[in-house]
Amino acid sequence: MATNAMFAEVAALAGDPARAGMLHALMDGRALSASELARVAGVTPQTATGHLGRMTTAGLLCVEKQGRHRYHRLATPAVAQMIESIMRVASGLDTVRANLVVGPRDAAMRTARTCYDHLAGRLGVALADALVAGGHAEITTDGGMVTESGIDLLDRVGIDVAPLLERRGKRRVLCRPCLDWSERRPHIAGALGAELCRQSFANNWIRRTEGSRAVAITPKGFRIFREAFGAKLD
Amino acid sequence: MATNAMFAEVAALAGDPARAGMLHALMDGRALSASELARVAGVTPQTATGHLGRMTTAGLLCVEKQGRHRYHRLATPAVAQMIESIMRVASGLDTVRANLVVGPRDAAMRTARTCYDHLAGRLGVALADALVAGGHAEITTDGGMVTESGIDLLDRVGIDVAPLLERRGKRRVLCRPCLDWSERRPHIAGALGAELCRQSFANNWIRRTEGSRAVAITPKGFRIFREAFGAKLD
DNA sequence: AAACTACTACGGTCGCGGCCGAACCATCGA
DNA sequence: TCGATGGTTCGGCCGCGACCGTAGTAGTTT
Repeated sequence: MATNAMFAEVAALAGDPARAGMLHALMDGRALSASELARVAGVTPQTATGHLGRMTTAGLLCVEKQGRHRYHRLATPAVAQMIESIMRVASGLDTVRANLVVGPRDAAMRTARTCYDHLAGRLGVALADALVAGGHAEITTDGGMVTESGIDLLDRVGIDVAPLLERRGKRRVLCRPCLDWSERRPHIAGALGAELCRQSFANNWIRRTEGSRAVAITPKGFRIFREAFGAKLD
Repeated sequence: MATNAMFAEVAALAGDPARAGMLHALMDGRALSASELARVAGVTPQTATGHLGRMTTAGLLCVEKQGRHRYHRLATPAVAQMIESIMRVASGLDTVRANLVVGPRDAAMRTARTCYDHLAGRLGVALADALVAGGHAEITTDGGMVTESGIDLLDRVGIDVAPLLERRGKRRVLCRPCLDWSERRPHIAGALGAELCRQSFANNWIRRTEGSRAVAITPKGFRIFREAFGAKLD
């Protein structure tokens, strides 16, 4: 069974502290340079290069050259999901629910940040809560879906769900729960989560903060999230 | 960020070939003894003990003493999902789709087996295909759901979906796609998958084969799967 | 052209951890 | 009480791999 060796290989790659740090840093879906990743991992660039090379050949990462920079990012959404699932087990949610203060200590990060291709942090959780509370979506541990009223709501704020539905070939299953790191609560990932994030950037509801996964909510976004979505933002 | 260390710890545990073999063996959801696990991992009992102890304290496994035997099994469904997601990345489905002959070489295993708490192998895939083809269910990479006609169908064969719906508090999202190892195709896991498996055992549609994850399809089950579900079994 | 930066390749050190042999504990059957 | 079996603990061996220093290669700037 050759797959067993491959399995161990992949898991072992994620099992080194330095590489784990890099993978975490890449969870916002952006591509980072080798030296940035070296810094977050706390190793020298030459060590980082070795790690990045191994993860790339294993199919965890992919690179794009741009001038004298080489940007690395997660190769596929499957990799991001794998990291999520490992985080879920590592957080020990199902066993000892320790009330530790964990997650990004940066306040901005706690408020709102990107998680691979969707929104996380208090904003992500608040949006998920609001959609569920308003009957616009339903979320279980296995998956989630958008209701008719949810489709209407998204349509009103300028997010057309139809192309997502088309592309999926099916009808209404659009979202995937993703356990938030700091809040320990599920938020909305999947096709809907990605589109929601994309549109939020496009409509200037949120803005990237330089050099961080954290995002800032603009006044306009604040209003939209609160009034249209009914999200409880403090 | 203490969680980074925990993440690496968990991933590293899964990243050792011997432990990976044990985890795979436990994917059928049953509890196995230490010596059985030592055998599948290809190590001596004392080495296995060390591995099992580490995985248990890390929350990956849990043990139940029974006389002089100590049975080990996956601690939570989250662990099983983590293993699945790692397998998915390791199989490299998204990158190089190598046409290797992989998976359990045992013919019985290929035909039908349990995967943590649901059905896998050709039977699992065939059932998933049949449900989708008949318009009884819809499956995407993010999740799946049962349609009204699917609920009717399940009801006819004696599987009451209502309690699952109740327990979930929501309406129709019941199944989770799980990539099959040998077939490289999604099949039905999640709440529905577990219940389907449970009922198949209860109704004697399938039977465990001694000392293996493989299950045998009974004549009665053969008829039910073919006629009621419309599954294409050879 | 040289100077500078981002990144990579190579060689050597060193410590962690997987592995087994041997001895030790616990449970079951007489 | 005594062996037999399943399981664990201890101690020591050994190899893999993470790490960095040094040196080398592309690309950018002046």
